Amino acid sequence: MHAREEAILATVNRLLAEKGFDAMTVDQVAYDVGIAKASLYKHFASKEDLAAAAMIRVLDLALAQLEVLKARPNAAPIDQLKAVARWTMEVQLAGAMPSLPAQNSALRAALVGNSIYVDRLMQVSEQLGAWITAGQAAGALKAALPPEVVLYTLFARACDPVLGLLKAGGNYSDAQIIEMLLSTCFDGLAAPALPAKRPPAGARARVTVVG
Amino acid sequence: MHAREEAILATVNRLLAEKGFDAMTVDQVAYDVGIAKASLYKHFASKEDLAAAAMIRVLDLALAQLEVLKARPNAAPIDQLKAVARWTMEVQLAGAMPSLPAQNSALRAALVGNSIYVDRLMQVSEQLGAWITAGQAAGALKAALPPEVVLYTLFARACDPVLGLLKAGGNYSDAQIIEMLLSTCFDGLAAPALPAKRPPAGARARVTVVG
DNA sequence: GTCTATACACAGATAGAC
DNA sequence: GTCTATCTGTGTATAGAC
Repeated sequence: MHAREEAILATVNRLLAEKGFDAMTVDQVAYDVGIAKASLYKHFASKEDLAAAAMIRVLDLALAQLEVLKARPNAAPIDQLKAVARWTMEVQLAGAMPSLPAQNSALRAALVGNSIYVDRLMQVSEQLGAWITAGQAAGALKAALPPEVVLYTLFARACDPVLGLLKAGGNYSDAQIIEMLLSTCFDGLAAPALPAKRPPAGARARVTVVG
Repeated sequence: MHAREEAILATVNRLLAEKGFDAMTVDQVAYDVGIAKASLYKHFASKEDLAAAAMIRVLDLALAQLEVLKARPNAAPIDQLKAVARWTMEVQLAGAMPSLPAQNSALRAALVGNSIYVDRLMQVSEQLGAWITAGQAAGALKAALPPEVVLYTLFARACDPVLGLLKAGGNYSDAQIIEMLLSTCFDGLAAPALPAKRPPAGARARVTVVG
């Protein structure tokens, strides 16, 4: 049954985001979904398969989002990348973004051996890579950074623990958190170099990001 | 025996960095150290205690590094922060930086209940916080970012998975990786706004970061 | 396909001799 | 303090009835 599997994957997604692969138990997945553990294994052959299917589902959602963005006629490449980063942060704040598999996790081996997962990941990477090189050619992204560095950075920001820390602190709205992290990701922590010795009076107000 | 405990913590540190808390087993710690598991439990009461001691050790190393940096007479606050970030990246590339505990890990509860850990973390945070606010006052760091956002970002970059991804790719030296990630952290992915319509010819060459 | 019940393996922790 | 051997809980996975 397809709807059942969708419900399972949504639960897996949430638990992966909350606790990570190793700390997530199949028992809890079954309990949260409301079915018996044995029934889970009729749908997915192993815990690794379960997690891989959830990761693939996220990548499919991302690919759908990329199609939406590609339909924007006059968007600059850097704005497409910012829109993607914004979307991944929204997903993470919604508690639906599984963390990247740790360097040496049992999950990693299963994922690299999963051709569907690898294929989806390549599709996402290729679209982002196209925007990255276009953005560099347009002078909007630092041309000195290898595109793969930009790509990895965007993937990593999708799972940035800073979002969770700020949300747990409770001092900012989701929208404020996203604006601040987009700012640090694309513009950095440092203040921009002053173009003249005496900046205009409005220069400082313009960099205010939170409402 | 103090030297023995130091050897244990170094091993725990490495395994925490490689696999994370959940995937690290006490059996492997004992095997790597070369002692029996029961002997480990004579030194540390639990797996959580073991990990907490390793995290405290890293914080102590960081505090020592902060003392070194504070001895520099004419360093600007932002340069102190960059030096700290550089040090944490070097530690991570050396395989000795444990990952931040996942949002809902069993480790997190143990850490927040460990007064020594909390105390050390506060000490580090206070020194970094002083440099952050000073850097903002000096106009070197974006004043629009709340200091805690800068602080969390620096902590997160100490465990940034981008370092591991780039190192695994094998295309860059450790020094190149660090320079690039320092650049993305402090200056962002975007190219700086052009101060004039026609930048000088040397402007592009100046942003080349890797050798 | 869903369930209850169970097999199997392994990890955290301890007992007790030396 | 270190060891071997063991207890105990828990987590993945499966058997077999319905």
